[in-house]
Amino acid sequence: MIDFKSSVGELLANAIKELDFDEIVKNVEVPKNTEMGDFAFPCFKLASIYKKSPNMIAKEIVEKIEGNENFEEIIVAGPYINFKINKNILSKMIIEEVLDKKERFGSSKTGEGKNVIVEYSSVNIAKPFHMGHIRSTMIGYSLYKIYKFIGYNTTGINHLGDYGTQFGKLIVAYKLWGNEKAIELNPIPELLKIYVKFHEEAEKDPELDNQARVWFTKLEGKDEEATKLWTWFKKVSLKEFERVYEMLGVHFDSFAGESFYSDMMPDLLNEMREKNIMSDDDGAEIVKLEEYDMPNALITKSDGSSLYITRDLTAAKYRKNEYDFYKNIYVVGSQQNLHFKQWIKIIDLMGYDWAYDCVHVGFGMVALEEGSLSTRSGRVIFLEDVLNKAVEKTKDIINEKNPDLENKDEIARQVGVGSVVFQELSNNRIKDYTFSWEETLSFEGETGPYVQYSHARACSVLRNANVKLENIDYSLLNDKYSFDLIREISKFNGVIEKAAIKYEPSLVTRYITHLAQLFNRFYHENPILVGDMELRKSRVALVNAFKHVVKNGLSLIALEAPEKM
RNA sequence: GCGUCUGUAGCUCAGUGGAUAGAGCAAUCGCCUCCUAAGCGAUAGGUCGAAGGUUCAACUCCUUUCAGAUGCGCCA
Repeated sequence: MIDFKSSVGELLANAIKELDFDEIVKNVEVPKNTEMGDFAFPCFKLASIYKKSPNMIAKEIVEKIEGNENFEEIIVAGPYINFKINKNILSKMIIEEVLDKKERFGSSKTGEGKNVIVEYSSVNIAKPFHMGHIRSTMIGYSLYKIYKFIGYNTTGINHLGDYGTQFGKLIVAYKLWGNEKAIELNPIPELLKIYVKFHEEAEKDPELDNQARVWFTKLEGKDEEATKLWTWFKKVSLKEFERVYEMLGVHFDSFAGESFYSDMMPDLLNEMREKNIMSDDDGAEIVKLEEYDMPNALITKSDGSSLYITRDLTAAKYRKNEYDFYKNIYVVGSQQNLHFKQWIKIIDLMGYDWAYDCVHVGFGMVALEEGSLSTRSGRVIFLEDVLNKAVEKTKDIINEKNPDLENKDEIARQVGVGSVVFQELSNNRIKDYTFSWEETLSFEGETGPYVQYSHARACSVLRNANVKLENIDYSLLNDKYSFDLIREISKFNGVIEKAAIKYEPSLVTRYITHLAQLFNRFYHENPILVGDMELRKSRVALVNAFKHVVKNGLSLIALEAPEKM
């Protein structure tokens, strides 16, 4: 494997005595326009050293560069020195590597021997799985796959919202108005219905809230009836969620939710007291954080009961002991920025050096055109409805364009669900966005179906190719369209590593979109199944390489790659 | 009030301190006797929210400011 960037650095280091290799490589950049070259070295910084114009310096350096076979051209363009890669060397190296590694192309051993935890989805029991939940679910699952692909030992955790006073409310509501059969039949809507009714009635009769507290206390005390109901609510809810997870193709290694940690919380609180980081405040306990430019954190209420923040502290410590993580990643909305900053600081104050291995990966909000999502105001869109609608529309398109396609239902699922997931992972996660049916159900341009279609097209060509891929003449791929595609393929691993470092699956999404664009241009400009068998072989090899890369990329954002559509 | 994030083409968004700020959608005009037209090409569309500053060079860094989102002790 040749590292062309280092090669540029070496050539320059020999010609420039004033800068060392590392400094030179740091300044080597990739021109925006590939016409200009594959690498560029700007000479502005040398101007003050040499007391000459950057243009002059560039010219003089180029004269001193000896050149090697890795570059077919090294040219001066004003203050820049541009390097053009030897196309034959790169083409041979990359295509052979892809065809050899196939589904492992792009993977690496970066994370070998290191454990990473990703917490994502974390839905609430007995509440609807709505459009807002897709963000954590898919960003998290994609990061899970990305980290795995580059060699980390990765654990995916669904930190279920399965504990707290709301279950006391639910038990009271069920005992008053619940209908077992209706709930078995249609769990989430029925549970939601009695939960909403509870809130309405509790406004008139505050005694209900007291009862709810009593029942939650019973649940904490392992009361038989309370536990039985709670277990049942959890079971029927999970069954519903499983259906959505299956559609999305999302996997978890653990469903340890809030209840899992409840027994460990008292020990943690005692540890905090012993370490003297908590102070009393009107009967409540707080950790003062003013000196770290944060508001104080409330840890226990004045009635002694614990709060949300304790579960995160407890879970983090448990996970460190259990998994000895290198990184502990939380995919949770940006509204909770302060919350994470606070508890991570508290872990630090407790003296644990792994505090900052806990990473909050935030993301923007999903809103509707009518306003922010709100179950109470009826501004909810169920994720399952969105997925089903996308699948239906895909089926219509298939019936129109490719009515003889086998396995239509499964492919409609892969493409329909894929379009929703792809859109979700297209933009930088930090951005808020407004859900729109029109955009979600659009299958043209930068969309999941577009990328999947490109893959299916490549597969179709390969089915008809009828050549053996051996003794390939890579010099036949020197045209602009072929080589643009090859160069892009060579960047795959770098994109994945960067996506992992920045916790940003959208980098992969955008990469495969661009890759598909380059493929479609290549496909349009270059007939592949030509009579000239040497030319045909080389182009088929490239199509084959593209197919593997785009499939691997789709897999990293949890999309399938149907061979026909 | 204090904090964090966002602001780039009509819309949705990319953009490592460096060369002419890029895609998709929408609009207009082309391309299926040819490997899947869920495709490809062309045209048009920009004071990078605003004002200062740092720098040889700023959409990118700093300050101020405007707009929107979000958060700031007994919810999760």
